[in-house]
Amino acid sequence: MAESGREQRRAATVAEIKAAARRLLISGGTAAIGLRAVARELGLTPPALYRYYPSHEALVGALIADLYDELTAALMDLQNTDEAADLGARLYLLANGLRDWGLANPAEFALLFGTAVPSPDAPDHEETVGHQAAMRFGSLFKELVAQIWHWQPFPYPPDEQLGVELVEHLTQESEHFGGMPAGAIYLSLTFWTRLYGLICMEVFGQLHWVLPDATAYFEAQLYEIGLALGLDCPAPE
Amino acid sequence: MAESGREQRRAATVAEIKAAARRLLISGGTAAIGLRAVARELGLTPPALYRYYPSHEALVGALIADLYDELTAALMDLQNTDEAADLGARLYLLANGLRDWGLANPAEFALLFGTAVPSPDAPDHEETVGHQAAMRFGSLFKELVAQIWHWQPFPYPPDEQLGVELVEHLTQESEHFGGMPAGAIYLSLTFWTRLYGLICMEVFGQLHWVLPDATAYFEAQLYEIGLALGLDCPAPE
DNA sequence: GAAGTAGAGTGAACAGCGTTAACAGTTAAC
DNA sequence: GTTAACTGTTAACGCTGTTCACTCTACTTC
Repeated sequence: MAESGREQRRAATVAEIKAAARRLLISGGTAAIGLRAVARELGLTPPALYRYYPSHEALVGALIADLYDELTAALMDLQNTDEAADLGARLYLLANGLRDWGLANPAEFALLFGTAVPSPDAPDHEETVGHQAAMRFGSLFKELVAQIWHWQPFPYPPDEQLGVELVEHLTQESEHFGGMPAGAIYLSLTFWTRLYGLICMEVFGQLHWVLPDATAYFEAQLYEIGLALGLDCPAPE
Repeated sequence: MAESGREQRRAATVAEIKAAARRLLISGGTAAIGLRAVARELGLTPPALYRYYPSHEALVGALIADLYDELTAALMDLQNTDEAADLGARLYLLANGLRDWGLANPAEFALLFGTAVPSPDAPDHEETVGHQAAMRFGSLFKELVAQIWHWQPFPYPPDEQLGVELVEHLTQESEHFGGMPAGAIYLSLTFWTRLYGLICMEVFGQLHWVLPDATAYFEAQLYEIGLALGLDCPAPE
């Protein structure tokens, strides 16, 4: 119900707009997603797009949210295909899946993760659809790590080694990590930090100067950072 | 000689242009470095800038090269102030110096290291002044690591652990690392990868959602990745 | 020292951009 | 069947990077 002919048509147009925007993104990079260019792609005049988005920024924001959701769904699917896979294997699936998605869709990856702008000029940034989608994406990792912890707790550094300040910060995040202790959160954060940095550098070509193909390096690193979480699945041959 | 009044005046104007561009960068981010905005800042008309740079892109490129050189010089100074510091301590100075520079100059840092665009559309990218300055910056790290290796060789993973493919890639870079073996280059690359990723994430605010102040986390991580290179300087209290 | 020339800057203009306003045609609702 | 909402258009504004033709100044050369 409520799917009257007009609403249906509108939803289709919105989808076409985002599809055109994505096409432009892929072929010409982030800067190519022009409002006029999108309109041209659909055979419309530029002002027509304002019936669907209040600004160019909102249009790009909607595309960002869509891409986050697509990535999140793809990673969830990947984990659920191997029902038999244990939680550790799922983390490797997630890590490899994120990398593969980034390498397969570098333009989209750059839009999502390239220079998230430390602009404090937008105080309502938290309410952006893109930001919310990013949070949903981040939860994927946090929840899986928490599950791994409760399934097979891994050894973690004692509080004294981390220092009081860091322990205090990490403990505040404990509720988001299923009540894990500071040291375990520290290891999880290390995992995410290393994985994220590694993938960004590879996708953005900042590893080319030393490694034309970073696949082997990535696998070695992934194995290494998985060890810290008590995982020992895919040894590099 | 050859520093006639006209050339002197020209050099001064070039400096003013880049200073104005940097001012705009700081106050309004990368997108604020407009050609017209720079001209406005100097009290000139836009076409006048074309006497100094062939395009807006070239102007920004010159600024990028300048910033790389400034950063490189700052890090070299930092290392040379403590003449007594051993090579290991210098690496920590370099790492902390890079982080401090990024936190103190986030806009400049974003211009240099934010989304280096995996665009294969510019085949002559290698000849850019910015690219050359980036290489000089990269040499800082490579040379220091090679010095550390020859000063105090650290244990490194055997070739069998890395896999033949990765060893082959790393060995090709051996000449740039003072003849270090593959495993030692691997550890050095790991150091750089983790350091770079960590600083980028902190400066770009991608750690805020879990750590409002990442100082303690950075110090713990730096200590950790220094251990792999046989360094054991600044234990976190 | 006068003539010639290269450099530095201006004003007008072009194509492209995001955006707004006023206006038409179609489609759903009461 | 009349109204109202929705979708689209045309025209225009101010902004951007860039080019062209022009002027004026300062240095070079004879």
